This record gives sequence, C-alpha cells and structure tokens, in this order.
Amino acid sequence: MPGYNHAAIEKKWQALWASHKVFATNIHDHARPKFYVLDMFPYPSGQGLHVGHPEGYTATDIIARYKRANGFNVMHPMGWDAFGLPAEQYAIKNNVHPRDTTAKNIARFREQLQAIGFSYDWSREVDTTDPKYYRWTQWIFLKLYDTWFDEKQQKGRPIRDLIEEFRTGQREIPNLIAGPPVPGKPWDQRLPSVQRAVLAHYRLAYQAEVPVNWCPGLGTVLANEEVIDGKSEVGGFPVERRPMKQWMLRITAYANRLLDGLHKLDWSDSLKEMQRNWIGQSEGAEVNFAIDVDPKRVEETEGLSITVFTTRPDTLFGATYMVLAPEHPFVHTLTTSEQAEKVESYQRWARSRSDRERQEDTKKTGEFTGSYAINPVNAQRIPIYIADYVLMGYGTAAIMAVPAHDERDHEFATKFNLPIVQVVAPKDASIVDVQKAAFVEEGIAVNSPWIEGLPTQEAKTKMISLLEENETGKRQINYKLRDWLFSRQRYWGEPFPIVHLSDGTTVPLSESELPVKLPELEDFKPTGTIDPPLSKATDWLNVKVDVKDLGGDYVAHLDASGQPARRELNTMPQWAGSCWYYLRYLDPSDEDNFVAPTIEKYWLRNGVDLYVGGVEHAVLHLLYSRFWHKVLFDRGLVSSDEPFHKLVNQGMILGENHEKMSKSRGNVVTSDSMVEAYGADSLRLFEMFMGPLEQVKPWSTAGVEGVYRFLQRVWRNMIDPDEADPNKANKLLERHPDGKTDAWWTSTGDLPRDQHAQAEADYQSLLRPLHRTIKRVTDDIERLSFNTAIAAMMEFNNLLAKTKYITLDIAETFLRLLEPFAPHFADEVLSIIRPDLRGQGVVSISQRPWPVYDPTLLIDATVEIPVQVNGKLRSRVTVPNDADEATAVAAALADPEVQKFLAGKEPRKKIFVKGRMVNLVV
RNA sequence: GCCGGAGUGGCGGAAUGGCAGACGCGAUGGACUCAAAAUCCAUUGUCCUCACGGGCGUGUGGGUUCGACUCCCUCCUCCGGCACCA
Repeated sequence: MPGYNHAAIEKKWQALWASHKVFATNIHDHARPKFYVLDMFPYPSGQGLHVGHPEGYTATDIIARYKRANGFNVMHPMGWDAFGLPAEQYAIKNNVHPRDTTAKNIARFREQLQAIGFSYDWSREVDTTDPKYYRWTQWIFLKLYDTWFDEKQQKGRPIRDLIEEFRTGQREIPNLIAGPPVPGKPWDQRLPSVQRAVLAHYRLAYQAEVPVNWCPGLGTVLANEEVIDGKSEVGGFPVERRPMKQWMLRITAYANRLLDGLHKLDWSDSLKEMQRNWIGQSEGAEVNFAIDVDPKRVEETEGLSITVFTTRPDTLFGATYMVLAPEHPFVHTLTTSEQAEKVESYQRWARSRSDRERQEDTKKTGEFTGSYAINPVNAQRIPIYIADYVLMGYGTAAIMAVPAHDERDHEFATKFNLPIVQVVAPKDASIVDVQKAAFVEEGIAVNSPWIEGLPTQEAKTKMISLLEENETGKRQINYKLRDWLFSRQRYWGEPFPIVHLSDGTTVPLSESELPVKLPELEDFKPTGTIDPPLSKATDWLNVKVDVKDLGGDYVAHLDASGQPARRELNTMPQWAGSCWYYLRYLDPSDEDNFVAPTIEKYWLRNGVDLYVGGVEHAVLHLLYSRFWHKVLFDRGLVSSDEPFHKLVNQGMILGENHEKMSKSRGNVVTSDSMVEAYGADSLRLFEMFMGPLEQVKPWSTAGVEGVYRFLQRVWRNMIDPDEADPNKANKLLERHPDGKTDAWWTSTGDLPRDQHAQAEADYQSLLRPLHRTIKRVTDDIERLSFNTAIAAMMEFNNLLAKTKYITLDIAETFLRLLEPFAPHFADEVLSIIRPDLRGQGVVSISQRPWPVYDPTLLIDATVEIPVQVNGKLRSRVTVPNDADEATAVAAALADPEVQKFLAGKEPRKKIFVKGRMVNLVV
C-alpha cells in the first residue's frame, strides 16, 4: 500500500538540505536580528546516542528552525567535548590510542545526529582535542595567567597594570612572609624571586602547594566539584587528601561577580539557587582574639592574635573557647610542651582521615593546645582547641565557639566539659535550657553588656561597629567557593603553555609558540605515581628557551641556543575546552583570533540567546564558563558580561520501567533503533510530545507509535486518501484566487459543480481552526511548550480528517507549522502537493516564512459560556461574543436548567466575566 | 538537617483564579476481513440510577474568594541539590 514511508524520505532530504546549504549561517550578515541557540556539546562516548540525548537537541532545533522562519539570522552549531577522563579511561580499557577512539566516536556521534535531521551548520563543528582549537584554550590560559583581580574596581586587569601600580607606589607591595610588616624597597629593587612571588599572589592562574583531592584509582587530582561523597564523579574511586603542587584558577576572586550576575539571567530559580549555594556567600565579621601570653614562652606568643570569622558577632559574649583547624599555621606555636604529643598525634590522625570518613562520622573530636586567648569584649581567658570540625579551607580556619547558640559547638563543649553561656533569649520570652541544647534561632541579646536587649539583627550591626571602633574586628563577607584546581595528571588533555627553568622558575610561553601540541606517546597510561604520564615524553619535555624580562613578568620563546627548561607536565581538566566553545563556533577557522571582535559583538550581544542542556552541569561547566567569560570581558575580549542569557535544563528521560536508563538495567533505547523503526520525525515528535521539556519523564515506545500514526493520518489526509472510502478520495483542492465558489479545482481537474457548495463549506469550517492553530503553535513554541504545540496540530489534523475537501493553502500552512518538529515529512509532503515550488527555487519548506494568524479569525460571533449557580456549573448559554452583563445574565436566567436550580429565588449577586462565564448566587 | 521542585484517570500529560482530565497511550465494543494486521466509528475519572439525571473528585487538613488543580497556611510523600562552611 502506498503511504508514508519514512525510510525512503529522510536520507533524501538530509542530502538535499546539505547540498543546497539550507542551514548555512552567514556570520557576516549583521543586518538582521541574530539568534544564537546552543546545545551543550556532548562528550563522544563509545556508547553512541540513546533516546535521552536528542531531547534537548530536538528542542533547540525546533527553536532554530522557528527563528529562521521568523527572519532571524540563526547560529545553531554542534561540536565535541572530546578531551578528558572518560575518553582516556575508555582508551586505556580498550588498549587503543585516545586520539583514534575519539575520532571514531566523533564520526559515530555525527552520523547519528545527522540521521535525526538537526539543522546544525556542520561547517562550524569544533573539536576540543584539535590543536587548532586547543591552541586558543591555551591562549585563554595565558590571559588568565596575565590577569589579576582589582578588588577596588571589581575587575580583572593585565599584570602590567599591577606592576605599574607597585612601581609608582599606588599599591603597597604585600608582605608574603609572616611576621611584622617591614617598609618595603621600591619594586625595581626587589629580588626577581620576590617580584615573581608577589605577582603569583595576584595572578588568576597560579601554582600552589595545597591539600588536593588525590584519586589513586584514576591516578589524578580532582576538583572539588568532581568529588561526590568522597568518591570520584567518574568511576566512583575513593579520593584522599594530600598536599601537592598544582595549578589553581582564582575563581574566588570573582565570587561576588558570579553571584551578582545571576540576577539578570533568565535561568530557572532552582538552577540559580544551586549556583548561589555553591558560591555560598555569608555575611558576618572577622574578630581578632589576642593570645594570652605564656610566661614560659613570651617570645613566641607575645603580640600574636587569632582572627576568626563568625556570622553571629552578636554572640561574642557567649564565646567560651576557640577552635583552630588542625592544619592551622599557628597550631605549632600555640601548643605547650605538655600538650605537644597529644596535639601532634591528633594532627596526624586528622590528616589521615579521608573526606569520606569525615562526612560519615561527624562526632566531635579535638585536642587542647594548652594556650588561651582573650575574648576582646569581656577580657575573659578562653582555652584554644584544635578540632577537625573546623575546616582549613573556609573563613580563617579558626572559630570562636559559642556552644549556647551553635549545635556543633554545643556538642563539642558537652564532650569536653566546657562552659555554656546563654547570650540570646527567645523573642517570646520563653525559657530555653541551653545546657541541654543550643538555641540557634534569632532572639534578644542577654548577658551581653554592650548590646543587651537588642534583637539579633541590630545586635550584629552594633557589635560590628563597636569592633571596628576598637580595631578588634571588621565586617566580612565569606564564600564557600574555593579556587579551582586546574591541573590533572593525565595524558588526554590540553598541555599547559608553561615551562620551568632549571632554577625552578615558572615562565609562560609566548603566544607565538602556540599551540603546544600533545606529544605522540605510545604509552599514555598513568605512571602509578604522582608523576603525570607526560613525564614519559622525554623528547618533548626538555626544551631550550630564551626568556625575556618584562619588569618582573617573564615570557619564554623556544630557542635552540637558549637555557635549558622543562615543560609543564600536567594537563588541563576536561572543563577547559568547554569553557569557551560557544565563542569558537562563531568562526572556527579563524587563525588570527579566538573570535574576531566584529563577529563576537553581533553574535554575542546579550550572550547566547538560548542554551539547553542537562542539569548535571549546574555548578561545574556553568560556573567555570561564566568565570572565564567574565575574565575575557574584563580584558576587553568579549562584549558581554554573561555568556548564557537564557538557559533551560531538559529533564532526564528514564527507561520504560521509570528507572534511569543504563546498560546494567537493560533499559536503554537507542536513537538508531527508533530512527530505523519509526523515522527521525517520529522520534523528534515524540521526544517533544512526552511532556514538558524540563520534566523528568519515562520513555514509551508505544508513544512513538502514536505520533507515527499521527504523521500517517496527515499523509492520508493530504496525499493517499483511503481508497476503500470513496468519501475521502481526492481531498486536496486548489482554490481560485478570487475565492468564488464557481472556481474550484481538484488536483485532477475541475471539481464537479454539485460539489462546490461542499468544498466552500469545508473551507470555511477549517479557516478559524487553522488560525487558532497558528496562534497556539506559535505561542507554544515561544514558551518552549512543545507538547501542547503538537497536541494543537493533532487536533487540527483530526478536523482535516472530518472534512471532505482540503484546500492547498490550508495544507501548506499546516505543513509549515509542522516543519520544525517533523522537517523531512513536511518537506516530502509539500514537494508532492506543490511540485511547482522547486521550479521557483524553493528547496525546502523551511525556507518559507512562518504563517501569521488573522486575529479577526480567532473570535467567533457567538460564544457558549458556562452558567454557575452558587459556584457550581449548572448549564451553558450561547450569547454574542461581546454580550454585556445584562444580556448574558438575562440569557442565563431564561435557561430552564438554571431556573430549576434557582428554585424561583431571585439571585442576590450576579457575577459576569465577559465572554467567559456567569455565576448567580442565591 | 538545610535549600529548591513536584504530587491531577490504568499510563504520559492539559488547564496559572472562571466548563478539570485537551492531546496521546492503553483498554472495551463495533465496522471492514475467510481470518489477522492496518484503518475507521463509538465508549473510557468515580459512585448511585433500567434510564433521564444526580452525588463525589486534582496527596492531607484548613483558609481567602461569588468561584481554587491554580493563591495563602499545616501536614504527608516523592524527586533534585547541599551538607561539621562557623
């Protein structure tokens, strides 16, 4: 039987679109408004695509096609996030070079995506592992290295500006070595090593010996964001803390900007909230506690003070002891000889505890140092403890403990028998027993001479200003966000454009030396030690360089007659390439710029207009990328402050059994199998018909059949009428332009005169529903409500099935609405019913403009409105659409059903909503 | 524990203060067929009723309103994030 045969259609149209460059974007056409619609580019795994992958891609493709139809210059690219741990793990497991597996996987992914008919401009494809691409990733790293964050201006600036400020004395040169401040020598008289150390203190990219997340199972260190419950996000191997010298990016400098920037973004509240929580801003105060001088050790302890951070300065009178993190630098000095053994043993024990153990066991442990501090508000002598519930990485790594008003301090104080003093009382004057449990809520300050009787908020403010007057403290804002650990002991990543001189000096390579290509290595497996795999590239790692001094800043050129140096052997993490790929898409072939300014200005005005991807990147990629973008913005390299204006997270697609799709559960449905059985158009339609884009929803292959049947019904309505039903034969009509009923044609010749009235009646009956459908589909696409847009088209098609005749213009308009969802199908049907279009240069229906609805056709002359009696629906009456209250109420009162429920009583209240309803209250 | 989000037929879902269950899946009956598939037609929240009709119904309990799936409060359940962050 002839009919809709998806297999015969889809490859043909994909080839036609490609050969006619239907979806090629002209990046230089800046006359039209632009629309940049972006997918989170995939990591090309060996598994290929399952039906979860095309969900977001289909949504963006519909938007891209819809925006093109509305006259926008659309950027809709695709590429590959191909560096990183998963690629390398896969390569090791299968004993092949990651370059080869990556190339193979990319080819497979590309083919699978192309089979779904996405309207990507494939000439813009990027691959993060291509030296032509990662050259610019390295280039941006050099910019980060060359940037410092000016707190006053809240802006990243070039290092040369910092040097200039030091040189001219505008900025004091910081003293990096602990001890009393010494008046410094002028910048140019400082030792080069001091200059370098000072600059490194400011750079956004710096090396530090820090306790890192070392994962022996993967043989690499990981970022905080890559560690879930003490295990690696990839592979689930245990992660331990150990100090190592690593590259860090100073994302904390941008914490405030990253927080502020969220306000103007069109992102979901939950996503913004996740970023806010991750940045973790908290307002409070830093307070200095002087050390009570130990008569036996006057020299070491005199003048020392410990700074703590607290969000509750109002409870300062209740501070009965202090706690330092076990790693706090003062611990050694503060520990008395009597306590030394216990303290050191506790430090060793704390260091050996993995993050996982710490998280599982939150019972309080600690040790007394033997020293005391003086509470600055009441001069009380309070003991100093160390305990691992105080974290090295947050605040000042030291706290004042207020056990009466903090649960953790309460637990610790109870265990170590420390005094608990109440300094906040409940607002309602009820009695609480702080010996039993901490009272953590806000209330009224008590037992606190300076702030007695003040509510918590006022008490905080007053206490801070008093501390500032006494110079014992100051207002302070802290963030949970830590600096980004940016190096990995891996082969399959971007090499750093950095060399180390034989004296240990770190020097960046000149931009002209980029790209620093990954060396070809036979053996790229982890070394089993902390040495990165690149340490095996002996030919590559030793170089000779010529180093230029730029006044404390340096740059290296490769030079065979220069001094010996060793390349940086770490590589960058996977996130590096994905931080800026949306910029490279604009012109991936540009050899002179990472993106040309004129191109960037047009395409990134307000950033990417729509970005769709998984919520799993809420705090990783999306935070890193915003950070890089802000640095690039500060350095004048991009024109917008935020990269992604509107962002939508598609919900995960579960297996048919409502469980997460996975190989081990055996519930994976591949996109290939769906394309083969039902076609790309049915797959696309169903992906969107399942439910709201952002919602998690289970797969249903029966549901795909449903939308497949829908397409077949459209086909039959327009092309192959049911031969068995003579009523349905030859439905399609062309209507004469003057619209006279005398002038109808069928596709096969003149319509018999006795059918003209029927044809006209069918035409008239479809006209209003058609325009309502245009409006519904248009509005629904605009608000990304694709499931209801499809429902509207199904409803309209159900009407088409009921009429005997359909005019060509109605059929074409309907197909135009369908095209973003089922592009191959729409093109095929159009090419059959309008074979003349090809001669007019129209290859695809996607080249035709979006239909416009006639507002006058949305309004009917009369409307049926519900009539309620006492708020309950009792009847319906038909009134003119512009009926006023008197008319509508009169019609309602005249209705026999309504009269029955009024039971002869006169309504005491009449509610009327024009065109909507009448409610009579008795 | 804290912070978000969500609870509507047998299932996916629609309705954002005004006719609850659009659209689709599934199911049941019928037409076509020797038969099956496909297709088409009809029914499909629930209870009472032969029927006409009517009662009840959007997790729970309350509130606001002429009117609540929709707004407010309480509780319950599920999903996601964070979690010794002072």
